[in-house]
Amino acid sequence: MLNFSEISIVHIDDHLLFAQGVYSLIGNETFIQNLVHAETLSEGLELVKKIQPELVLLDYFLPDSKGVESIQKLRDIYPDCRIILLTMENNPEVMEKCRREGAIAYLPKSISKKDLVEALENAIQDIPTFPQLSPDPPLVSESKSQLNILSKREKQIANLITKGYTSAEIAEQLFLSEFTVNTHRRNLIHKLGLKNSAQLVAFIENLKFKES
Amino acid sequence: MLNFSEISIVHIDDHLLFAQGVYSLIGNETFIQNLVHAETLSEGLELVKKIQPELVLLDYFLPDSKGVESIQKLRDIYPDCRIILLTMENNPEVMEKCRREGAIAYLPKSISKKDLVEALENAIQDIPTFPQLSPDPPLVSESKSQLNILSKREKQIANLITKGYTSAEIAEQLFLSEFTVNTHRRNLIHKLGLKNSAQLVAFIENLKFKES
DNA sequence: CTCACAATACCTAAAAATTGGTATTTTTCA
DNA sequence: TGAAAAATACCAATTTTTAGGTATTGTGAG
Repeated sequence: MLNFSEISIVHIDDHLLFAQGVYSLIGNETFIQNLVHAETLSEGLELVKKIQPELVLLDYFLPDSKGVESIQKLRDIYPDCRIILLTMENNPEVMEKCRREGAIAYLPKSISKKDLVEALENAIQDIPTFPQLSPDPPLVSESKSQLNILSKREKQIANLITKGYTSAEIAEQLFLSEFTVNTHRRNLIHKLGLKNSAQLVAFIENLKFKES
Repeated sequence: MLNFSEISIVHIDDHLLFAQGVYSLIGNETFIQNLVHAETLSEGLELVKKIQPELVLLDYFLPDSKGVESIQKLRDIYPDCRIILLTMENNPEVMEKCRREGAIAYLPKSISKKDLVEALENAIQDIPTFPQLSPDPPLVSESKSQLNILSKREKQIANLITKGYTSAEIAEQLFLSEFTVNTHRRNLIHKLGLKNSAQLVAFIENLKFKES
């Protein structure tokens, strides 16, 4: 059995039900003294400043902050806390980025209670947890003939644009420079003979239906 | 207080932690007799066949099945169960699709415990729950009702945005001030719960397809 | 009649997209 | 092994969109 004093945890996640679920699952663990929840990063930052928790559980996308920025901001105000990502993004590149920013663990929300508790216990002892992830399947299948003039990367970026991500957000997700994403964006519009991103989205959406 | 006999629920979701969270949140509700969990659709189908539950809680994306296919397969083996989507996809188009396939509710995972229990209670009484849509939805032409929250002018401008016109161009065509067009653009995005014009275009294009 | 909503318009600041370049590295394949 | 294509990255200037407001006028339903 492990022997460490009781700890405090701040959980920052805008998915209320998930947060409540986490709370009722691990809230009773003996080593946890205090588990508080915040919906936004700014809310979370205040809690962290006040409580100075040993652990922070952090969702990757938050309404007021995204991705590694959240890690940096947490580090800025309280460098001693161990940051555990707890997120839907099962992207190895994203995970790698988080590791570089100093997170101590990166856990998919599909984790079991047992593994979660284990990762928490490890984190307290400064043992990192970075599982092997299988990357997401490509969002655009190769069969969409009209898209075949586009490269793989271009298709990927076209889809993210369609979902409403900005170039900066896409760059972050794909671990690219924003310049690169904008170059791809330009090439996409040009290759398809379109005028702007609105037409690009309309074009892609139409293809999805025609071939479904 | 509602008065219905105790019910069985099958929850199909590959996010274990979330499932466990749901279980510990609502497992003690008096009206729930039995709450069992499956990680995959095929596993879930067997449970449904065996248990014949009143409710099925269903994640939209599963390792062995995705989206509306899961709904269809559930219907195939046990048409009487009420299917409640419980998913990260807070996408109006996806929700619409699920409603058409006969789901009785579509709940984001960010839902609170209170709202979840409410939706479950409603579902048992065959009252659907589709957030951000009209409370008692007509069974015909729902897609129109989604556009009906928009005013005439807003629809008109939404269509022009979809065609790739800029605000300035739209203003010129409609003899409006560019300020006005931008105000409409803002209201459109806000009314439909979207993030930006790219999502607006995707939304409108989807609706067009559904009506054809 | 009045109250809510639609439609219009204005302002500013900031963020994002677009345009028009260039240029290096990496990958693919003939 | 070369050449082509793809992917990456950078710079600067401009346009467009987004976000925070406010405010006036018209219009239809209760």
